[in-house]
Parts: sequence; structure tokens; C-alpha cells
Amino acid sequence: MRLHSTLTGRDEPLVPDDDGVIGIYACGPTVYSRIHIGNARPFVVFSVLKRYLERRGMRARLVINVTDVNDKIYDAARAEGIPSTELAERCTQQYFADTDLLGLGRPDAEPLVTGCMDDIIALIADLVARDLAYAAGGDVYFRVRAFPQYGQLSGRSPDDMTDTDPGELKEDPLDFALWKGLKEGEDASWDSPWGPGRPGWHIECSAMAERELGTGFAVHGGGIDLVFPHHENEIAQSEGAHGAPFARIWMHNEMLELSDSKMSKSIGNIALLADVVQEWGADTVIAYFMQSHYRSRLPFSDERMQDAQAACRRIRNAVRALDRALDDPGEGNDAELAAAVVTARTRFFDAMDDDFGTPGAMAAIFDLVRAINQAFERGRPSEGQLQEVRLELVGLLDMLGLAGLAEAGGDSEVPAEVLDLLRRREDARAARDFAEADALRDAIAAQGFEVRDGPDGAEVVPAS
RNA sequence: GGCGACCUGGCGAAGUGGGAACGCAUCGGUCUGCAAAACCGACAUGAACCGGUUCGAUUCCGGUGGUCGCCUCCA
Repeated sequence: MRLHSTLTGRDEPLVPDDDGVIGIYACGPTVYSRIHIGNARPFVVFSVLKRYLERRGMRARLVINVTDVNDKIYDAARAEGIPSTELAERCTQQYFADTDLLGLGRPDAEPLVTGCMDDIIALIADLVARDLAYAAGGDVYFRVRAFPQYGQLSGRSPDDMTDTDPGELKEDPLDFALWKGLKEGEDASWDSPWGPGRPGWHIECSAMAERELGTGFAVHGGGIDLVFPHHENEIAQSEGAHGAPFARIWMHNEMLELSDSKMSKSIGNIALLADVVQEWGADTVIAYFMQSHYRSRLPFSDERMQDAQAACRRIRNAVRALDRALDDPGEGNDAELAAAVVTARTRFFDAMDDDFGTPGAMAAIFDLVRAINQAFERGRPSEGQLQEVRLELVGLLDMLGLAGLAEAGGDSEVPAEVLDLLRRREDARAARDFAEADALRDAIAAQGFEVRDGPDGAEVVPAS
């Protein structure tokens, strides 16, 4: 598999770490409010990446941190009139709950800044010892000019950086804070060799990444808006402290757009993840993400969600068709369908291995879906082939975190009450009492099911 | 001002130096008491515009126009 790296601007081969595991670190949220659908993109992308690697027989370790110490948390807590630690804890729990709704499982580790204070302080001390950082007042700053490679990730030169914060205590406006001394109005702090305070914004990710994955690892990722300064600074901190490469591939997802602008808390054009999942369902949300490339900007709107929902429905219907056919399978094997399965697999893996090309992978799935439907136009395949095709389709869906599309809607899940209504409607139709039949159809709809009349009689499926 | 990205059918969205995937929508058809649903089929001789390289460019290079992102918090 190859992945595009922001550092080189090219696709780079994905190779495991020395221990054979593919270490992946993705920057998680700063917890001062509920996460929005844009925040969910990296969570989905990196969760599915890990899932794909594992389904392909590789070992992967995914780390997504939670930044629970930050200026914004102080501000938000003050506005709410509660202790900042209380707000951070509440928002952390909400973040876990909200992302759980996606049904993609949890990362292997989700470190909190507050749980890694010793690692952070040790790393800062290391940088100070190497003269890459200096204490000033109660603060500690990174000496940017002492790290010649600064700017390599974001492709800019320190000389071009003009709008920097002068900062009274800094030697150079370019320098950034590793440790911020306790200030008035801040209600949480930790002891350090430089006095009470808290970590700067970037140091925690350096510390947590190397704590969980070692000083060098395969993939470091996050939103593309983190390239500068966050990830640039992480490289400076980690490579400065260890003199060794930090992450080998820098993988950045593009932004979601709402009303033609980047979805952003500061602009206010956001849709909360929990609301979106509640309204459209986890599968629709995941399919929405998977149908676009992670490095493309992605518009968010109800129309986009409707599209994704319709696409999911198409896949669900194909699985249902397979299940229905399995109740009454045919004899022979359909050669065209068998060939389509092979083609779909090849196209799927080719797309995924080429910079995580989930849109191509989805296209391969849809091609398989069409091939399944076409096969049913021709006849009814054998039980063995039906099972093989189903296994294959569900297997591909599962690699994208979409196996849920194969689970819901089995006939066994239809309540007896609804089946009874359906039977009565069939009787009414047979008696040509269409008023009664239509009334029963409405009654079934009221139970959340949809009647589908077909050549082989009527069936009910959960309304979607 | 500096750095960078993007501009593909009605809406989204891929890949690609030589047939422009896929989804939605639309249209036609099958099915049907009706409706819906479902399924099948059709659907860009052309890829913002202008040049250049090439036997050949949507794909490479240059320019113009437009959109957006980063440079401050941001997934």
C-alpha cells in the first residue's frame, strides 16, 4: 500500500515499524464542546485505514489522542462558570459517546494530555538540555532558529513567517511555547521544573505519540489544517529531542465544507456528529465519507446525505436479494457473476492500496452490486455461489466499516405484528378490497416498515 | 502580502498520456389493482479559458480567470 505524504508531496510505501506493527497516530479533538461532522472525518478515515490494514493481514496500532488541556477549554469553562477540568472531562466522555455512534470501534489507545504530564515535562526538559528550548519567566519556548529543518512539512521558510506573535518573553517571534506558566484566571495547573503551568499546544502530541508508538513510526495524521503550525512544531520537538525521524508518512485529510466554507467552530457553520448520525444513521455517514477521497474537500449538506443514504439502500437491497435467493436457490453457477466477483476484488484492493482510494473501492462494490442484480435477471444461482458472493460482498463492505449494510433488515427482524398486517393485506388484495389493502399498507408504514409488492408477492423491509 | 490546493456531465465524485469509473438525480423499460419500492437500460466526441510539449492531453508545462485553504484557534 502507498500513501500520499505531505512531507514529500508524493505517495510513499507504507512499511511497518521495527516491531512489525504499523503505528498510526492521528490528532484527536480538543475537548471544549461536542464534535462536529468535520471532526469525525479523521476519526473515520484513520479507523477505516486501520481496519483495512488488519483485514489485509497486517498488524496496526491506532492512537488518537484527546487534548484536554488548552486555552479554549479554560475560556469555555469560564463562560459556563464551571471548573475547566470538569468541562474537559464531560466533553471527553461526550466525544467517546459521539464517536461510538459510528460503530467503528475504538482506537487502540486514546491518551489524555492530563494523563501524560510526566512524559511531556521530560520531553521539554530534554529539549532545554539540548539548547533547543529555553525557560523564560514561568514559560518555556522552543528555539525555532536552532532547528534548521523547520518548515520542511509545510513548505515554508521561517523567513516568510511574518504574522507571528512577538510574545514578551520570547527570544524570537518565531518561537513557540512548550510550557505556559500559570496565569491569573486559570484554574488548573501542574508542577514542573519551571514552576506551575501547563503544556503548550503542540508538545503533548509529540509526547503522547512517542509514548504510545516510540520515537519513529509509520503514519502521523490529522486534518490538513494542522500541518502548520501544529505538525510542523511536533516534528521540530520530536526530531529535535531525538535526532531521529519522527513519522515516516504524514497523512492529512481535507476539510468538510458547509455553505462553501470550511466547517469550523469559529465560523459557526457546523453540524454536530451526534445529530447527523441520529438523523441519517452510521452507515450513511460512513458511506458519505468513503465515497470521497480523504484528500478532497467534501461538501456537507442534506442533499449529500440523501445521496449517501440512497447509495446505502442500493447495497442493502442487493444483500436482501441474495438472502431471498438463498431461501430458494437454483442449480448452476453464473459465470458472469463469478467473473464479476474476481474483478470487484481486484479493483477494490487496487484502489485501496493506491493512497487509500475509497471512492474506487466503493465503485468496485457498486459494480459487484450491479453484477448481482444482472445475474438475478438471468436466473437463480446455486446456493454455493450465492453464499460465496454474499461472503465476498460483505467482506469488502466490512473493510470499509460498512458491514452494517448487510445486517439490518433480515426478515427475522420483522415483528410478528407487522407480518400479520402484511398477511391481512395480501388477503385483502386477493379479495380485491383495495381500500382495506391500502389502509393496511398505511398501518404497516406506521410501524416503520415499507411494503414492496413484487412478482413473487409482497414483502416488508424497514423503512429507510 | 507570503505559501499551497483546486476548477471533470444537472448535483456529487474517481482514475488516467490514447475507450471519461461510481453514486444521486433525470429519462425509457420491467413489475404492479393503484401507488411506492425494486431492478434493468440510456445519459459528458468532452473535462474553466488560452497557449506549449507530444503521433496523440482531461491527464505534463506555462499563462489568464475563478474558487478555496494555511500563514492566529481549528479535524
